Amino acid sequence: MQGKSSKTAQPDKTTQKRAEILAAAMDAFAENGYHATKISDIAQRLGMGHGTFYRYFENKLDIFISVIDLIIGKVASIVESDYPTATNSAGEYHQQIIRLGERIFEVFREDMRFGPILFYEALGVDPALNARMEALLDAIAQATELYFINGVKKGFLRQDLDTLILSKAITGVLVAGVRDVMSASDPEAVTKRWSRTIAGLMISGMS
Amino acid sequence: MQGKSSKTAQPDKTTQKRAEILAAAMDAFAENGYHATKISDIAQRLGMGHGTFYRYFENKLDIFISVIDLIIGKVASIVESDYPTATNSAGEYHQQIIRLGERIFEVFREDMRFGPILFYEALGVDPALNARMEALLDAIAQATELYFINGVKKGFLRQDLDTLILSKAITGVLVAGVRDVMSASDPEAVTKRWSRTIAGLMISGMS
Amino acid sequence: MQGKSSKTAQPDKTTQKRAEILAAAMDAFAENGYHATKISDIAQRLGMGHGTFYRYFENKLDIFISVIDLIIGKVASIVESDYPTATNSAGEYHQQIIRLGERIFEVFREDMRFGPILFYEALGVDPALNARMEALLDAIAQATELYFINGVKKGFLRQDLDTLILSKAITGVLVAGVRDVMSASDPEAVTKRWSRTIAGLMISGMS
Amino acid sequence: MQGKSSKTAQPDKTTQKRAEILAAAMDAFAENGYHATKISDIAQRLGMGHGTFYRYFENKLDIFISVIDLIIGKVASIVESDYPTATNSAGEYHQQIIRLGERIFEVFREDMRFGPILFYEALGVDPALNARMEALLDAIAQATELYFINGVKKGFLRQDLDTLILSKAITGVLVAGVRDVMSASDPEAVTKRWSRTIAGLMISGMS
DNA sequence: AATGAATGAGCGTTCATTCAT
DNA sequence: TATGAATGAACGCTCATTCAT
Repeated sequence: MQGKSSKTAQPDKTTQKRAEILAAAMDAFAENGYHATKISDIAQRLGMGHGTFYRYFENKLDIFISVIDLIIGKVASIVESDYPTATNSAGEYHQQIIRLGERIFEVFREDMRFGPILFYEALGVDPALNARMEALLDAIAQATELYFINGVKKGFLRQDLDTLILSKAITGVLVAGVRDVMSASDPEAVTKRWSRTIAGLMISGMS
Repeated sequence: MQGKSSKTAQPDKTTQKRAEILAAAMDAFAENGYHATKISDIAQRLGMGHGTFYRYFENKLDIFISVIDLIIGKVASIVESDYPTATNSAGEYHQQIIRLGERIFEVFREDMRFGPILFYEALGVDPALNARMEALLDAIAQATELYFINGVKKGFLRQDLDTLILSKAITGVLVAGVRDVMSASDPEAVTKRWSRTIAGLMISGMS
Repeated sequence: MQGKSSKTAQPDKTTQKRAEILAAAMDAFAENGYHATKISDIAQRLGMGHGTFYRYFENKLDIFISVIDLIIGKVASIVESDYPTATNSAGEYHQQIIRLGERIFEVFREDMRFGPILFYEALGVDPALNARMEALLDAIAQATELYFINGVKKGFLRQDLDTLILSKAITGVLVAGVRDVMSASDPEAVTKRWSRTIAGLMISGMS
Repeated sequence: MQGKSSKTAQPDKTTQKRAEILAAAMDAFAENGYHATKISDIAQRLGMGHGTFYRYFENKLDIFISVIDLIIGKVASIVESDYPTATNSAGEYHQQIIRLGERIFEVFREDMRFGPILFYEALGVDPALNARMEALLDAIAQATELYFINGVKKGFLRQDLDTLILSKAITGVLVAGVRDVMSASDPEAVTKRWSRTIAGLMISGMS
């Protein structure tokens, strides 16, 4: 039904090869970092000539940005897909917030390369990438702030909350949590502890 | 008196020169990052030959580690110097915690190079440095935990607090705060907002 | 009738395709020079795959030589087709010489790619090509010398003429003229001035 | 008397090394051409590391331009140093012109690398170099034209001379002569023949 | 016959490090 | 002790050429 109609090689093939290279690059970057990874390393992982790399990516920075964007995209899609819906009880409200955090944790637990790349390798490589990282954190913070603004309106939260700062603070907590979970020997259990702690902190502080 | 005593050299002179080079290196690393900074750049800032560099530091990584250690040391000294003293009232107790945070903020505001170097350039350069960063965060977290353990004992804080996770979470908040303040146009005002927000969050959560 | 006669293929088709590729290559070489022209550039101008190129030409140097040969051939055919015929008057004789020059000018004016390729790109690519260029200039010179030898015999020209050197000198004038005309804003007018100047120089020198 | 006063290495040393490298580069370019010459080839000729090259020249094109400029400079200095002085007889006048030509011949005979580099390798490498070559030829032509203008004024030459075109034509003759002499087995004798032929052509044409 | 994906030789350039002075 | 000239390992990237389809 599809046939070999297209004149230029099937775009599927190209797309798939790009994906393969991207995957190999992620492995390499996660293991050795941006600067210590050579294009030929990536090629070697796939058993292909290193010249082939340049048929699919502009240059080394290009593929690194692609890797970062892929990771950021995954996280961002979680964040963006989870808008604060109307809730009637404080309990329901808190659950929403907790679920958002847990989903973000999940993304990083699902692919253990994400953490190292995003938290160790992405920074200091290129100003544009630094900006992209900031943008991601801002996006998470903004999404979180929506919940807080909503909560203040509904009366679930204190009226004098500095929602902007608070959202950034919570984002910082999330980042710390993800990093901690990544390096834990029993990630699942640690994730639970973080969830509970975050919930407790947000709901009633430490008192 | 001066004569040929040069064999042992004046350790002061050596120490001072090291400090000068370190300072120049900090400027360079803060401005351009680790990989984009050349040894000759550092030497040039001091008007000295770049061969001289190697009389005071082993190699490039050596001085970068020294820079990082210097920064980490400043932060750590703040943290370590501020043991939780006996307090009798919850108010006094909270003030202690807030003051710790403010002092850390101060370190980064006093020297604007610390932030960029620590948060953007220090990572992804060398595994040993990554570990050192983790260690710093751990140290801050551990110090903070002391407060929490103390608070739990004294009865100021909830008995079911997961002090370990909580301390890491608060450390994450601190990091987020420092980063935010560093990039703010009015750092002083923003610092205030962070202080209040952190205090509020810790004392009574968001409710 | 068509059937499986493909083994011998239509030589016409092959010849025509070769010509097309050659034309595209000339454009490319004239615009960007030999080293800056990629095989894929040539293919792209024809909308064909660059692998196809190798079905019609051995390699990059092969087609460049073909281009040069084509140009040289055009010039040489002019030169060779114009043998010094018997002339009875000095006037007729001079006209012959002038006409030869004008025809050569014409070849380069007709196809503006010839000049840049022959005078800027052909040299320094390959020893064999350098030799071919020399051969062309020699051929022109030799043809010209025939006129001079003829003129000496007939008594139109000085008996002590060094016809070999003179023919090379006149060839040099021609080359200079072609280059000058190529870059002139009003080629036609400039051509006229060259014709007159060459004629004057040859007939009576500068006195 | 000079001492080792200068802080940075003697500029003499640097200048000399630059000259050495330039000389080696000239050899290499003359033998193999621009594109076939590798930086490491040049370094190897001097028994030095190829990294050293970059302490003295920006890059490959830089040194090639330097080589070309050196050659052009030699030729240009000949041309510029030889202004048409006041002459009273036509004989004296013609001698001046002939001497100019002979001096140019001499430059290329003195250093046999000049010809191949200037006439074969300099073109088609870089637009800027093409322009420089044109400029050189223009300079020679302009200098020559001064003689002609002077000759016309003094009445030695025809009043209707197209001095501009004529100067370019004579420059073309010179170039052809230099090329011919370069490849001759007995350059000295051939040079003589060219001198006489050029003189004859200019004085009385071929008649 | 036509294609274009794959290849890898090849080269320019950088810069941390050494060491003779 | 200070210097900076010299070094060469290292790597990103290009593109002519091949060949399976």
